[in-house]
Amino acid sequence: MKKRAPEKPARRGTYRHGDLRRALLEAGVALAREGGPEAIVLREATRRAGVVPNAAYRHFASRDDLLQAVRSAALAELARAIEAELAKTRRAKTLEEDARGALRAVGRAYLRFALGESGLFRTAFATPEDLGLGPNPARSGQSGLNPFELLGSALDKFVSAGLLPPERRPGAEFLAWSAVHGFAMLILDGPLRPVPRAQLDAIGERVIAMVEKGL
Amino acid sequence: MKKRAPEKPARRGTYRHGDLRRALLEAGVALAREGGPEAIVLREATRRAGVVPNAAYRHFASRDDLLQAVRSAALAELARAIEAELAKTRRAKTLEEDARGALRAVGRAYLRFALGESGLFRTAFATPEDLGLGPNPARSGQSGLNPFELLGSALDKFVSAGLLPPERRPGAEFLAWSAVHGFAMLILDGPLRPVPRAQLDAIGERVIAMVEKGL
DNA sequence: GCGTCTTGTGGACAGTGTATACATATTCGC
DNA sequence: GCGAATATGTATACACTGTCCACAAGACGC
Repeated sequence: MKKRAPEKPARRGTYRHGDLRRALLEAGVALAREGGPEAIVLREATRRAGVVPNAAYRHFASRDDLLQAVRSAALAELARAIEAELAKTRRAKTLEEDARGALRAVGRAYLRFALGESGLFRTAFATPEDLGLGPNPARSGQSGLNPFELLGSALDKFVSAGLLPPERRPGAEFLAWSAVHGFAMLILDGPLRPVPRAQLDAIGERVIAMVEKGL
Repeated sequence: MKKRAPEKPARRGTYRHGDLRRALLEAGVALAREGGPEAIVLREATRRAGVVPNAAYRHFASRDDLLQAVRSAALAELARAIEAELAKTRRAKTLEEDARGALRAVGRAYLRFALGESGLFRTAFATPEDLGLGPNPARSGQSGLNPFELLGSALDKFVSAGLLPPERRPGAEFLAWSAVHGFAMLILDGPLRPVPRAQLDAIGERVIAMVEKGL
């Protein structure tokens, strides 16, 4: 027994965790879901993973690094929610109907996610500390699997249906995205808070309609 | 009741500060201007005011309380920026010209403030801890001195000019506000970051145009 | 088998928000 | 006027955070 280290610390089974990185990431996502970006605190994540605080630094360079990983996961979940909504609205007779249906589906899913998973949503758009470093998680990712591109293909249908002049297509994502995103943010950040939920949904529909008409 | 003469600021012997609340508030605003809401740390504010950390608790119930005060100040500054821009665009021949000019002035001032004073802007819309408590700083304030009402009066002109059906006037602030606010947020939070500034301005104009057309 | 690399541990430090107890300047009741 | 009450700032302390460093325990290549 060369062990001079007193094993008084309750050894929690396996020294090696197996996949600590994933465990920390999942803990971070759970925290974000419950309380937004500021709720994701490194020590709590390690606590939930049953590991000592510093162990996190073997997998993430800093708290902000973990934050960014959670951010990407949150964006992916948003994209999945949008895709699911799109999948439910496939049948359409005319090109125009198809295009309008797709855009409205994206908008509705976006707003529903923002309100229903506000913690994750706010995390997905948390201001990063390291500005402009690495690929932008909101716009990268495999094709069709991020909110930006999903919105883009809906707008492509608008062009195909003759509802949007091709010369106005570039940058159109930003217009549509701005309107819906801003609406969500105004709700979450307070300015629209005293407005009751039912009325909120109605205004949301009008926001989407504004986009359709004003693009 | 003798007014304290502020001839010697930060003098060691001056036990009474004079107007510590204002000093803390100003320090908080300065911090927010430099680094956004998360940069406003209570201890640093007291340090700048030349006072011990706990002194802040005689004037603010918590860090979040100070945060909310700074938030109100930031919103007031935004309102002032909008008013200044409006004052520069008073001459218009037709009602329509006047209405469009006002709306565009509000939008432009809003976006310029968001980009130029990003720290204050982000602070103005920081998610509050205490949800739905007290009057909403973004919508209260003396008449005409908050962004919400300034935008509202611009929209009233739209109705007067016959550009917006009266039945669609209620809630129209939310549509316009959402679009411009969302655009600002997408820039500040990263998703639009790789886009160069000049192109950003162009898209901003298109966002405002979308609002005009789609309301 | 052994040496090396990876991953988790233990302990420490500075910095934060905040509570409690204390001290002093200002104000107020008489 | 003057003493007490109150308002305001100080001193000390605590729990909590992110992060650094040295070290140990398992895994792995040879």
